[in-house]
Amino acid sequence: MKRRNTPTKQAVLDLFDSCSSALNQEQIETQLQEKMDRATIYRILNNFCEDGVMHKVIGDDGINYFALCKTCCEHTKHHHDHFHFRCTRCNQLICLNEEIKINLPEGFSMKDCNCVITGTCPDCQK
Amino acid sequence: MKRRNTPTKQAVLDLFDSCSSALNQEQIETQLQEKMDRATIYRILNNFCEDGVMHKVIGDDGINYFALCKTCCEHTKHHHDHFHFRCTRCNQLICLNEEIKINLPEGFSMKDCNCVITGTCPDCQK
DNA sequence: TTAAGTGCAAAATCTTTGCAAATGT
DNA sequence: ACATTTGCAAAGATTTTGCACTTAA
Repeated sequence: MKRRNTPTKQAVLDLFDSCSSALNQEQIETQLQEKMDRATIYRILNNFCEDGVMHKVIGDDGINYFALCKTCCEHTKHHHDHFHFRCTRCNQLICLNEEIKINLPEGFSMKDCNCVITGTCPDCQK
Repeated sequence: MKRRNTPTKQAVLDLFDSCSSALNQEQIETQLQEKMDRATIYRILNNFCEDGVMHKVIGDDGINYFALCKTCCEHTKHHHDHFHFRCTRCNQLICLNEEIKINLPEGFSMKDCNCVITGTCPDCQK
């Protein structure tokens, strides 16, 4: 399926570009200038994930957060095996640079990971 | 609020005792001998979490898994900062012994964590 | 022109809540 | 007795789907 460029998608991308943290559907919907349908946002986000533009993290709050693959991925190789941090006060979810290192027991093979640390972020610490 | 001992709760505990992996609502409901209401199961599980008998892990599939705090916690101190592994074939979620070690950047403070590795488990590897 | 994208409403999932009836202590 | 537990139904919350209409290429 060939993707097309639309103002809607661009608006979503621009929002993520201007924002350092991952965002969930609600955050996107409220931060966008123009009102946009829920279903459309989900479809755009899911397409971006399929295309490798974004990756999805499920928070400890059970909500899906999406983040651009810019800071953590190279052009050639995606690696999403980093920790995420969710501040329970401001509800921001941030991609940490720290890679996940784990020695799996015999017989287990790792394909993916979803690791979220919760606590308070520097801004909310004060 | 004082807890009471009921056959229902005991059945849930027995199920977890006979099972090495974490379980979600659906798995519990189908594995229990006697049919039991969804809401009741959720209430029991949530109470157990409050009481420190179990801990809850949200899987990368967005579903809540519950695990007894026996293998990973001491009587005096709970520590749930270990990795979990979800097999994408058999859908089992297993508590790994490996503790999570992370160097958080300046200003962040950690309260909790929810880390799930996905892949295939030894049984499904064959 | 025509396949891809959008908006709206409805459905699908998983979880929680309200309330009356049943039960443990 | 009486506060806790249970079962049922209904409500909530988040995400997906169906379908007709619009739009990019």
